[in-house]
Amino acid sequence: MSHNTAEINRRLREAGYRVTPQRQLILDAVCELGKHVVPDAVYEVVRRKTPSLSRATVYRTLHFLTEQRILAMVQMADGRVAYEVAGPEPHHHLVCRTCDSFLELPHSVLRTFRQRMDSQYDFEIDVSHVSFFGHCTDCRDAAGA
Amino acid sequence: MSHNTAEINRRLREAGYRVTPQRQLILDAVCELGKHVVPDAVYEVVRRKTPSLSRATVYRTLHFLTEQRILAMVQMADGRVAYEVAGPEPHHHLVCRTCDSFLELPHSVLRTFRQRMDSQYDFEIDVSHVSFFGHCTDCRDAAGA
DNA sequence: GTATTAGTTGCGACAATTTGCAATAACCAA
DNA sequence: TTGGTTATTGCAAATTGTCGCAACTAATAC
Repeated sequence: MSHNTAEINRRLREAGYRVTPQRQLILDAVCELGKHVVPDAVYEVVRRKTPSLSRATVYRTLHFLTEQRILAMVQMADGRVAYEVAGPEPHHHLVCRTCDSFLELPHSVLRTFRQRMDSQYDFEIDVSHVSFFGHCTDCRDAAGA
Repeated sequence: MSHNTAEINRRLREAGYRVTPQRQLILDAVCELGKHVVPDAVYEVVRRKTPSLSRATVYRTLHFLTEQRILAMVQMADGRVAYEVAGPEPHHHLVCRTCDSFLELPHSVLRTFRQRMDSQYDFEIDVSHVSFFGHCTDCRDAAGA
């Protein structure tokens, strides 16, 4: 997933935040690393270019970019979190606990469920991202054999 | 939530695992502490009886008992995990990101969703426990005001 | 270009959780 | 009851993530 740098920078500045080299490096790194990028992997990449960039900044920036909806947070099977560039429409994941593979779900599959929670429980589920854990075809077959 | 010690011990031994005093203490502690028990709280309780019992054992045992479906893992809003004794029927949670409150959902609300994932994606979602994050009535009202 | 100022960063300390490994002890068989 | 096997524990060190604070610097105005 790529990103439109100019557009993002404008958005940040408009909201009163700053565009710093660290933020750009970190966003580029997530982009380059693809989907389900863990903080440490980002740190390793940005460190090569800017060894002084600290781990704390990586964590803070990933949180920050997630709040700004530029990144999306993804829960992995082991409970850790990863990040990916947020597309225009949120999507969700079926995460296999055995092989750690991801299946993408379109947002539409959650729509009715979400509406039901809203009307029945008056609770508004975050649309940004949801992970479901379980077992994929291959691992079910393997276990059943 | 209480638990049937004899039955659990039999199950563990049958599966080739051992019933140790540490495991029993930790399970008792989770029971006694109720719902959404964090590792540190368990540690504090078991420590009183057995000061030599280490933190590592608490973490390992909580994982272990979860794998054995004796406990269920519950995700909290801040990303940390808690545990509770697994009932005969799983239940799920709506977790408010603002006030950290929990709403319990009966398993039935996930049933159709689960079946759909199974038939459409050939993916079997874990029934044990699912947390959805979002915002409860009160916090929505507060934010909207 | 220069100064202002408030958002950001880096550092170091800390808290939370995991892991390797040697010692221990639960279970089973005899 | 005793002995052997091996799952489990405790310790200490390594990982992973968070926090407070002083120094820095991006953005803006002059």
